[in-house]
Amino acid sequence: VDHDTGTTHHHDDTEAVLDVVRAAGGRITPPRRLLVDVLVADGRHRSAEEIAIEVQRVAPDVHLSTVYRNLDELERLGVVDSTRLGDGPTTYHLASATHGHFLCEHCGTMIEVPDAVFDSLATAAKRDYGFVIDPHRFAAVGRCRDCVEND
Amino acid sequence: VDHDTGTTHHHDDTEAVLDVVRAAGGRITPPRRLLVDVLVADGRHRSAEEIAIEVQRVAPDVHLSTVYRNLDELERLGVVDSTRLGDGPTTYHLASATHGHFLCEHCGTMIEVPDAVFDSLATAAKRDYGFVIDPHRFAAVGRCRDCVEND
DNA sequence: TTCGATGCAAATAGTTTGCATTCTA
DNA sequence: TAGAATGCAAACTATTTGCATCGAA
Repeated sequence: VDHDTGTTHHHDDTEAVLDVVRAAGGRITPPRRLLVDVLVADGRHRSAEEIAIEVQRVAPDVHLSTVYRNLDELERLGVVDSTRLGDGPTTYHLASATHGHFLCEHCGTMIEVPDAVFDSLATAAKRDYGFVIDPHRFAAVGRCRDCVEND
Repeated sequence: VDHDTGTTHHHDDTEAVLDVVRAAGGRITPPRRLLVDVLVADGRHRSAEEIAIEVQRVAPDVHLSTVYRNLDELERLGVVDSTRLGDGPTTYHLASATHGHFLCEHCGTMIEVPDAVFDSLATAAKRDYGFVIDPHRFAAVGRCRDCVEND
C-alpha cells in the first residue's frame, strides 16, 4: 500500500536495524520490532520510559525491563546511541541520527550540533592523550545564548 | 601549632570556603565544616556516599542526606562543581580544582585534562551557537589509549 | 525443539523530601 | 530565640536481575 518512490520509508529503516539484529544472531520479536519502530519514527533523545509508553500504546504488555534490555542490546550492536543529559534519565536515539549535544544547565534546553563542532576537541584529545572521544555519548554542559544574556 | 610559612594550608582553604557560606548568610555547623575539610583534603571526584563515609569517620551521626544538602548548597554558591561520569553517581569536587574530564566507556578510566583542551570547542560553541560551555560539568566520553590499542 | 527473549516481581543504586528536633548566630 | 540546619525515615526515580514461561527460528 506504499506506492511512493524516492521518499524516506520508515519501514525500510526499521528493517535495516532489524537486519543488524539478525546478523548478530538475534531474534525478531514483536516487542523488539515495535521498539525499533518507535526509535525510527521519532528517534531523538527519549528515555527508556518514554519509549516504553510509546510501545505500550500498541502492545500494553511490553514491560519496561524489556525496553531496557533491548536498548542495551541495540546499543551494544551499535545501532543505538545513549546519552546522559544532566540530572535526568539516560536518553536513547538511533545511531544514524548522529550529532553532538549542548545542554543548558540553567533552562535545560538541549541543542543538537553537527559532529564537526567536536572535531577540534577530538583532534586534541587524540593527539595529546590518545583518547578517542565519541560526541554522541555525552552532552557538553553550559549556558545557552538566552540564559547567558537574560539570566 | 602550625609554624610553617609559604606552604599550602588546608585549614586556610577550608576557611575560605566557609567564608563564602558565611557571606551567603549560611551557618557553620560541625557537619558542614567536616564536609568542607574532606573536600579540601582530597577534593577530586568523590561521590556523595564516599564523602559521607569520610565525614562519618569523625562524626558517625552525619547523615547522607545532610551531605547531599550541603553539596547542593555549596554548588549553588559556586565553590563546588559536580560532574556526572558515565553511569555512576554524580561526583563532586572543589571548584578551585578545575579541569576537564575524559571518561573511557570501555574501562571506566577517568583522565583529567587542563581546561585549555576544551578551549577550541568552547570557542566554536560560543561563536556558532552563543553557547558557553563549562568543561567542569561533564565528561567527554570515548576510549582511552589502552582500550583503543588493545580492545 | 532449542535457547534467546519476555513478563513479572523484587532488588538495587542514587537521590530527594517531610517533619520533628537541634543548635548557630 | 528565630529560623537555618540536622537526623531519620520514607518516598521516589532510574535501572538491573532472577526466574519461570514463551515463542522465533
